[in-house]
Amino acid sequence: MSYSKTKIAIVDDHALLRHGIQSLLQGLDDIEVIATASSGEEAVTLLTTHSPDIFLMDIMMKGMSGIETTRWIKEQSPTTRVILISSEVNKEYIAAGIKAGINGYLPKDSSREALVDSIHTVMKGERYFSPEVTALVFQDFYLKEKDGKGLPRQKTKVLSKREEEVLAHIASGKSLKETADELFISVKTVETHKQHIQDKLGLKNTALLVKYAIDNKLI
Amino acid sequence: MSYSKTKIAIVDDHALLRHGIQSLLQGLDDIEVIATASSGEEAVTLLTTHSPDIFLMDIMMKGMSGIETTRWIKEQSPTTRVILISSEVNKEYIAAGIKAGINGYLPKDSSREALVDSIHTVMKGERYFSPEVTALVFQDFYLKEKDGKGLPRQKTKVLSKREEEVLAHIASGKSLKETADELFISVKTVETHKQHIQDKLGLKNTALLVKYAIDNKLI
DNA sequence: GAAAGCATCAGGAATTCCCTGATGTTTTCC
DNA sequence: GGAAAACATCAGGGAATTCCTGATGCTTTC
Repeated sequence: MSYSKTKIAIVDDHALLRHGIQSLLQGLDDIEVIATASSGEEAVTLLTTHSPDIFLMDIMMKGMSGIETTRWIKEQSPTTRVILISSEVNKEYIAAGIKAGINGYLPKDSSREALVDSIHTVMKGERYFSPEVTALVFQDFYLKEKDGKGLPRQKTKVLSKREEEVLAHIASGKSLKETADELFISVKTVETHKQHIQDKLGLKNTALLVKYAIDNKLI
Repeated sequence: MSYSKTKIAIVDDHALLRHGIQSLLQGLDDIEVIATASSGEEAVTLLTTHSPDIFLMDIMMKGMSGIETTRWIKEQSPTTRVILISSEVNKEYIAAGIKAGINGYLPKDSSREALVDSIHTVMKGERYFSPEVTALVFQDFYLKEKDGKGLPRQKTKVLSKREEEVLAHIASGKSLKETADELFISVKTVETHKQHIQDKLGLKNTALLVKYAIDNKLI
């Protein structure tokens, strides 16, 4: 029987991880890495030039994030599968990912077996989530149902485009004034954005904000 | 001629990267990955149980950092080689690494060739630094020599004990008030310390101060 | 034993922080 | 398709911090 291998594209801004995953997938008879990209922007191009079956993509990337890129991909080609790779199992990322239409979510500390499993699973049209992710989602589901609509719903924790810009400026050491000038808005608006960011992420002050930005590779 | 392969241990808290590097090193006739560890603590154990020739170790790890672990390893066994892997080419990391006695420094976006090259180089007893790292270090050297003794000497960049305490507090997100209370001094004194720190290190504001603290693993 | 650094504190003006509140637009959801 | 939520923009005002200068006593260093 003649069939073609599953075509994989790997997207990550770290070459070593990119090549590492590629190596892990070598020698398998039904999987083939046909392309790699170092950014979301490149990935979008890859979609038309190589039409992979599955994108294995880091969620945290400079420039377009994995989530944004997924939205792009799904808009252009809803049947293309996307598996996001993340270094942390984070409720908000998972939620944003599901909303963007991902087919799988894989922690970075997964085994080769889990990686291959995830590819096989999403190729069958199913979704793949690691046990940790599943546990987290189910626990969250349980908690939400338990206290129902009585308690105030948790606010969104996904930053808007503008908020991310402001965050990047401030965390890079720009003052509010400098940030305002560079973004052509008033200082007051920058203040508000900064406040919203801190509220959304639960960060008490600038120091913690910078720490967050660094931890999440936003600068 | 009978000779043994170079024994490599890989240390990284991300399994995917760990296995990725391992895959990249497979099939080489003079290199063998004999062990992997997911933390600095494990690496120290590995040293006695497996006595590898070279540690390939991520600089950024939860718990013991790559630098700290290197110090440990070099104390126990000075002939064991250590190559640090970092996602960014950072002056302070490199300096701290050299001080700790690393044999090589490899950016995460290196090619497979560079990886293998680094292993061969350090096994010859030489140090391996990527072109970017070399460029950075030489530029720094040049700048230091250029302005000699004619210009006002750069102020000391060594923080006092107290200043480091204050820095750690502030960079961890403590307010001036909180810091003052915990150190049993007035807010004004904390302000002064903070100012001195910024002056010494040439940091314009809190954001840059936090970045410095994180870059230098002071928190 | 003078000079430099260290640790402590103060005054005061500029800036930032943090809260509330507002308006118009866009997105999302049922 | 219309209500609700999120987004982007701005303002007022009190509190906190930043960023200068300057001061005092104590320790370290050459």
